[in-house]
Amino acid sequence: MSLDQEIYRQRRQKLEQLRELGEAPYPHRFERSHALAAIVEQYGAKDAAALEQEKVRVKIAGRVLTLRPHGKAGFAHLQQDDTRLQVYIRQDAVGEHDFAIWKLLDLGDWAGVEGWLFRTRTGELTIHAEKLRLLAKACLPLPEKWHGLQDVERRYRQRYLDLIVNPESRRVFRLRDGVVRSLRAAFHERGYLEVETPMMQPLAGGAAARPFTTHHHALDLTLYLRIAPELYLKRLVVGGYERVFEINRNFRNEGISTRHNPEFTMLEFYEAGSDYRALMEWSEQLLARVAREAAGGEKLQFQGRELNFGAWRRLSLRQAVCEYWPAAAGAAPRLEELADAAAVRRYLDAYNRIAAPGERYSPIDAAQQPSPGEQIVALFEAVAGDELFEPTIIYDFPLAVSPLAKSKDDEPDWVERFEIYAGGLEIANGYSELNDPEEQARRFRLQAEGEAARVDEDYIHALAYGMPPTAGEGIGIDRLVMLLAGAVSIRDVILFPLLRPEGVEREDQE
RNA sequence: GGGGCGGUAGCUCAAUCGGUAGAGCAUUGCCCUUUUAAGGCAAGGGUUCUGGGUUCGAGUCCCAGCCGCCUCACCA
Repeated sequence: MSLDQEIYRQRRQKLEQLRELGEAPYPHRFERSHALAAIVEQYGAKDAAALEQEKVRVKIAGRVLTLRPHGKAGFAHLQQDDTRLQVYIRQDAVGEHDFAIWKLLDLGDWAGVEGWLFRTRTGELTIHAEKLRLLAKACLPLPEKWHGLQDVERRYRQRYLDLIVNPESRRVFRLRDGVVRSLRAAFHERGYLEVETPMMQPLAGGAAARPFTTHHHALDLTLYLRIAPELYLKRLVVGGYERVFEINRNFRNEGISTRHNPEFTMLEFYEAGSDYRALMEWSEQLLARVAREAAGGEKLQFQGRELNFGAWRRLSLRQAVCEYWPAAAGAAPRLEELADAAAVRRYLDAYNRIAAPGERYSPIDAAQQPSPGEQIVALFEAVAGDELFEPTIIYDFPLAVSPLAKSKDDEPDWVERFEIYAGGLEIANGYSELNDPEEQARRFRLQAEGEAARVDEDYIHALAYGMPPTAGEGIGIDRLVMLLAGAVSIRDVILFPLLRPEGVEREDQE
């Protein structure tokens, strides 16, 4: 018998002993007078004399995280949410019956305690117990109290254990709640309507990513999990909701990495009457606000460096290519050269001469990036993307990679689009929305050329009813939380990241 | 999918050149009425991820597989 099984057996046995004491092993309810946090907040500052005089009575519940028995007395720490509070129990105060329950307690059990507040000799706020109940037994042992749970795989697979013993994990998900809360407040204050659009779509549009496929039996219909909510949200703008936002999951059937989880949370929003310039302004304010409200300030530590959401840089995509051009690849391009296809190709070749797989600069396959626009974007991502640590807005993108964005008035091959980078992560993407149905149809057809992709005719149809000038943006919530929480992996900010299941036969062996 | 690294007691980690698999916490028993990584005495606990191979002998070396981490590729 393994130790785990042995402990399980022993602890079930203790439940039997509890029954013999006349106690229900899993009582139905236990009313509390205070949350532990409320006790610390209200009485944490009172000294021993004041507590002695008031003799505050409390009834609380928590998970037993430490046990220090001392013969006919003992101490325990109970944890509830993010708060730990000490309990002092002695046989002459609780009586033999409740003291027998105390002796049956194990680390991890849920206990209910009634008593009064005092301070110990060492000054710690403590509940002097008068009644004790077992509320739920931990039949399996918790990870070690001092080191916590270190094994990253188990932290993800058994997140509940991680949350019990690693306060840092609880901090991250509380911060995540704060981020979403702050964002919602900001959008509602700005007159936005929160909506929910389909996650199961007959056509997966709004981004260029491989979708997950599923099937509806009654309709005998192939459906796709959405890769973006964009085309539905803009239908709502056509419908007359001038400001809409959605915070929800997108699903992309692609590789997994420290920055990519197959399902991730995206905030997308659209406002009529705006253009990309207005959204750049608002985005800077919005992210600074979220940093203040959810992370305690605009200045944060990320990867050992200061990240300041109050200090923004802005440069065009073409400027970024010139500015971050690696010296080893020769003279950096001049801005005006990037208007010339042959020049762009020369710089791409110059770049590839210093690039090597696995190195800082990895090669760019020109065949996969046939147009000058795609080549410039590939160069940008290769030379600048990872370098953009300070919060930076990169604006003006090639039309070739932006089928849903409106062209610039003075440069038809470029669009009014921007991306936001921080900590080396791409966290947002926004643009002035293309609202000419014929131009949109032309771009869809261009995009679908040679591919099996179908065109979302209903979206074109919707635009034909007239969408006012509109700007829209998407912000990756997981990555934003990473920055604000100082997390190095996206899996540290997602409660249950996707892992390969253990001990399950794989379905499609290749 | 490619490359690199890792998987040892319930947890956190050791194990020298290939030579009897250990420690702390946890667990069990006894003592202990202000401790806090409580303490004291004693005890139990191992398919070293899985399967092969080399060897007198494998946690250690070799091969294959599983799972994870990092990285590259993929990724508007």
